[in-house]
Amino acid sequence: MTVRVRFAPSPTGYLHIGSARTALFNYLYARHVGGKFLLRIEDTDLARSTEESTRSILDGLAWLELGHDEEIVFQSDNADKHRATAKKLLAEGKAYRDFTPKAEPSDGNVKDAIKDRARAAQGEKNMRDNPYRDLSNEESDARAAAGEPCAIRLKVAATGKTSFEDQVYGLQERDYAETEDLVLLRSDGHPLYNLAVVCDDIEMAITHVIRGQDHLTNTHKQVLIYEALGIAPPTFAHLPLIMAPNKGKLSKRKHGEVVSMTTYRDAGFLAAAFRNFLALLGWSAGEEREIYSLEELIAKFTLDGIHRSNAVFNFTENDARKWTDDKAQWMNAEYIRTMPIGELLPFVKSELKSAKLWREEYDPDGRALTSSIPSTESQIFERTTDMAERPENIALDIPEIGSHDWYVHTVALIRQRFFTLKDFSSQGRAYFSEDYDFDPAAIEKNLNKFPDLKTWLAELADRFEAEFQSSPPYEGGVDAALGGRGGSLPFNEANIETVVKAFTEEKGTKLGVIMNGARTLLTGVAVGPSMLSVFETLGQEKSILRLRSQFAWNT
RNA sequence: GACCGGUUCGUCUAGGGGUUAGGACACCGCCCUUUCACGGCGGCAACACGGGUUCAAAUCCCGUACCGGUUACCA
Repeated sequence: MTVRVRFAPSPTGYLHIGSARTALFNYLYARHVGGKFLLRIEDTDLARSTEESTRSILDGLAWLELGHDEEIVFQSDNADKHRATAKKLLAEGKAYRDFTPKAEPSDGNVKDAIKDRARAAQGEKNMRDNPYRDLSNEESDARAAAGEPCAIRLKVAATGKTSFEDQVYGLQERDYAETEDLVLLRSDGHPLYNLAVVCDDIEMAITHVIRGQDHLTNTHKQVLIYEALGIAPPTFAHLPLIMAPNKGKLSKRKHGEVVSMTTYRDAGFLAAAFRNFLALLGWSAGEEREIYSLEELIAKFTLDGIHRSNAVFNFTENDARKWTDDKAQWMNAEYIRTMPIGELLPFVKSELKSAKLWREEYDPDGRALTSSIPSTESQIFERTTDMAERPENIALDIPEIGSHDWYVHTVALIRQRFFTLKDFSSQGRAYFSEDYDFDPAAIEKNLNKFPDLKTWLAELADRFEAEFQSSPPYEGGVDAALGGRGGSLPFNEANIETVVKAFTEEKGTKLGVIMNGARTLLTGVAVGPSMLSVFETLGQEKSILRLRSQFAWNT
C-alpha cells in the first residue's frame, strides 16, 4: 500500500512556522517512503476562512518548495458527504439528535470560557447524561420532522477506551468517560471538524496522519468515528509543538510577522536554509550535523527521529539583531556563504532586479551586450559628472567590470559576510550602483576621526591615476596634466597594495586609516572583504572617482 | 479541576545503565587582518527535584514540581 499523507491547514491566516514544519515533515515522510503528499484546505469554518489566507498558505508552501501531489482538496466541497455520513450514523443508531438549544457564544475569550466551565464541572461531569441520548427513534424523528433544530452527536459507549499506537508518543489510551458525545453536525446542518477530517481522510485514502500534538485528544475522537464507521483508522504521528521564547504558545496575534513564512521570504531568506532550520526543530537524524540538503533530509527522515518535547523558537522582540531565531539566521548566512555559487546567483539576480540594480550584462549571455556599457557607464558617473568626463575607453583587469564574470566574482566576494539576500542590495549596493548610502557610524569612525583623509584620499586617487596603466585621461586630472599617460602597473591587488603602502608611509599614517577611510568612501559601510579586492573589483575608474568624491564627508 | 504529554548548557540537540555528558547557535576571549558580522583556536554553560532498583542511573521505576496540550454546535 502506498503511503499517502496530507497537510491540512485551515485558511485562517498566513502559513505560520508550526504549520510549515508540519507540512515539511509530511512532505519529507512522503518523499522518504515514496508516497504521496496531498494538500487539503480545511475551510469549513466559513466565518474565519478566507481566500486570501489560502493564497498566502499556498505562497508559503511554494516558497518552501513543498510541492504537493494530486489536486488540492477543499473540505467545504465535501460538506454533503460529511452530512450523509452523519445521517448514516444516525440511521444506524450510532449517533443521536440532540435537541438542546445551542448555547449562546460567551463574549470574551472563548478558550477561557470553556476552561472555566470545565473546571467548574470538577471532572465529575458525566459525559453520557444528555437527555436526548436515549430518545426513542419515533420521538426523535417526529421532533426533527416538526422542524425542531438539533445537533447530531456521536453516541460514545459508556465504558471502554480508545487507543492507538502513536508513532511518536507511543501507545495512547483514553477512557470513554473522558470523551463526550461529540457533535458531528451542527444544528444548522454544518459538519464539524472531527467528522469532516475523518470523512476526508478516508476519501483521500490517507494512510498516515502527521500533525501537531495539539490534536492528540481530537485523534481519540476521530478514532471513535472510525470505529463507528467500521473503518480502520490510519497511522498517527503527532508532532511536538513549537513554542515562543517564554515557552508559551506561539501565536499569530501576539507574535505577528516573526511566525509567518512570507516574512522570511521577504527578508531574504533562502527556502533551502529555512527548510533545513525547520527540519531540525523537533526532529534529528541523531548526528552531530546541521546542514542537510533537501535530498539528504528526505533520505534520512524517519518518524522515530521525531522528538516528544516541544521546541522553542527563539527570538527577542525589539532587538533588530535577534528579531528571529539565531540559528535560523546563522543557517541562512551559512547557505549564502557556502552554497555553490551557481545556485546562489539566481537568487541574487532576483534580489538585484527588485532593487532595480540588475543589468542584463550580468547574465552569462549578456557579454554580447558589453558594447552597451557606455550607456550604463553614464549611470556610473552620473553623480560625479562635475569631476570628470566619461572616459573614452576602458581597459580593466579581468574580469571585465559589468560582465557576467565580474558579477559572479563580485557576488562570490561579497557574500562572505552576508546574512540574507537583502544584503546584496543594501550593504552590497555600492558594488552595483553609484547611488548607495553611507552608514553614519562608518563615516564617523573611519572618516571624520581622521580629517587628513579628506585630502589624503583625493591624493590617493591621483596616485592611482599616475601609477596604474590605462588610467583614463580625465579632463583636468593629474593624468591629463601628464599628457594623458598613466603609469605602467596593472590595477590588481598586489600592485594596489604596493602603491597604497608606499602612500601610507609617505603620509606617516597607518595602513588601516587609509584603507578604512577608502572603504567607507567606496562602499558606504565599515565592513566587507579585503579592501584590496574591493579596489580591484570596483575597478580603477570607480575607485578613483569615489576616492575623489566628497559626498560622504560632512554627512 | 480532569485527562494526556513533556523536562540534558540561554536556545536547537546527541547520548537510552559504566562518557572527562558530545555537537551546533548565541555569548566571551585569543589569533588572522587595514576594518569586519568571514575564517582558525579556546572558554563559559546542562542531565528539574526527591525517593527507589542496581556494583553502577542523565539513562529503568515511583512520587513531586514546573511547563505544555486538550477539555466548543472552532479548526
